[in-house]
Amino acid sequence: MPTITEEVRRAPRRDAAANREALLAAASATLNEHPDAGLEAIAAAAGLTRRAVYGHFAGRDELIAALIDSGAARLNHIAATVDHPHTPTAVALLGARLWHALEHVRLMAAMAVREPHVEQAARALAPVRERLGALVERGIDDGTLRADLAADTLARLIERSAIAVLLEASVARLTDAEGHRLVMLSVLSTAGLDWRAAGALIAAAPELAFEAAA
Amino acid sequence: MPTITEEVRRAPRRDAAANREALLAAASATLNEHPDAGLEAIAAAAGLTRRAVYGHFAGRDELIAALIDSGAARLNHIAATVDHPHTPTAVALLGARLWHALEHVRLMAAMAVREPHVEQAARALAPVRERLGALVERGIDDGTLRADLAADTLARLIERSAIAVLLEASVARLTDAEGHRLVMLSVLSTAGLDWRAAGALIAAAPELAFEAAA
DNA sequence: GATAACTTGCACATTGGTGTGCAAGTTCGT
DNA sequence: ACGAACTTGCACACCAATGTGCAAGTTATC
Repeated sequence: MPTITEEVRRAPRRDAAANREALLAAASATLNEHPDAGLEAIAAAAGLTRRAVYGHFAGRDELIAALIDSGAARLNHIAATVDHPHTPTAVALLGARLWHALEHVRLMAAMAVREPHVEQAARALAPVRERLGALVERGIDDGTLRADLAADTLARLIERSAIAVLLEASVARLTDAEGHRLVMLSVLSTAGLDWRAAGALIAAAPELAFEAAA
Repeated sequence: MPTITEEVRRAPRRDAAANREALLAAASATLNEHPDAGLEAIAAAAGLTRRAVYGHFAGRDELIAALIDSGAARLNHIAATVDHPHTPTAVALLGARLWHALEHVRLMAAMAVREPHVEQAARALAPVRERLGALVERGIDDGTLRADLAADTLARLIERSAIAVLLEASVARLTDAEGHRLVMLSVLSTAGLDWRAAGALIAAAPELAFEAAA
């Protein structure tokens, strides 16, 4: 008859490995709402006791470190598998794919600013940044992206622009279709396109249609 | 022979009102670097003891509340005094003026996400948001801003875009002139302009020249 | 130069989270 | 059904920060 905190009424135990995953998932969900949530809250959300967390992770920091690594892996995989000969389309596609990983992006964005994890998050996300950097460089070279900014500057701007829209979209409670479109539009705008051109590009490219990324 | 923590060697006391201001200034500077800095650090940066803080503010929260109000006042004043018949120019000008209040923007951006102050920051910044909202609405109506997004959505996007660039610019340690230009370019891009058009607009409008905002 | 205002330097209580130890359960695997 | 693995439920120790109380200093001001 466990009496942890509340919301513990289903099967109290499973396999250990499963519990580790449950902790990571619970941490992701909990920290997305309260970035400073304590271990107590995270453990409870996973259906475990705070004490049990120490059976899987050395402590809070290690839990979050694992979380960052797993989140970054998702985003890095997305960046690695996105490509298109037309650079603006590729960039828009990257933004669109990130929309479908909204939870992860939000978490990474939050952790990348929380003091104990800034450096680790930066290291873990290096692959995405490199991929975007390469894309941007190519786009500037072939004249499909704006030429008035240095490649690395433009890359960071596009990244920030995407994150900003992602965050705003989740605050404004947009539908998936709206968010999907909004991220692409914003990223293309930052990339230098006129708004009509951006809309036309999205309308014309079947890869950018909403269901395409599901 | 005081032995507080360190960096206390100048005149240990002044007027009380002046110390209150010193505390606010120190809090602004300190929290800009470490958003979770303690009262100890803030007081020390102001040349005071933590104990003395309670002579001016009821506690940490009240100090930060005062800080938010004063920062918001600066930004609201900027927004209120910016105007131009050509809407894109007005929006770019707003961005440019914000560049010169970078410290304040950064602080507000940080506090607007820290849990105990989210709501207050939102309330304090309502005037800026209303001003930008009005500008955007006008721009959509007269056809100078993009017409593919709802006015309020576009306004929030432009706001986020400006903040994102402001933060990135201070990370990348840009010069004043570079940051000034970058913010305008980014804001105009989000507003829907082609990058060449944005550059041309900035080059053509004397109000947007770097020294103009000094 | 006296006085009120302000600050210092303790000491102390409080809070909230982290990390450990250990005995007693519960469940998984075989 | 047995043992190993895992979890629970305490009990602590610990830490960093906040907020107070009070006596003793220092400074602006009249």
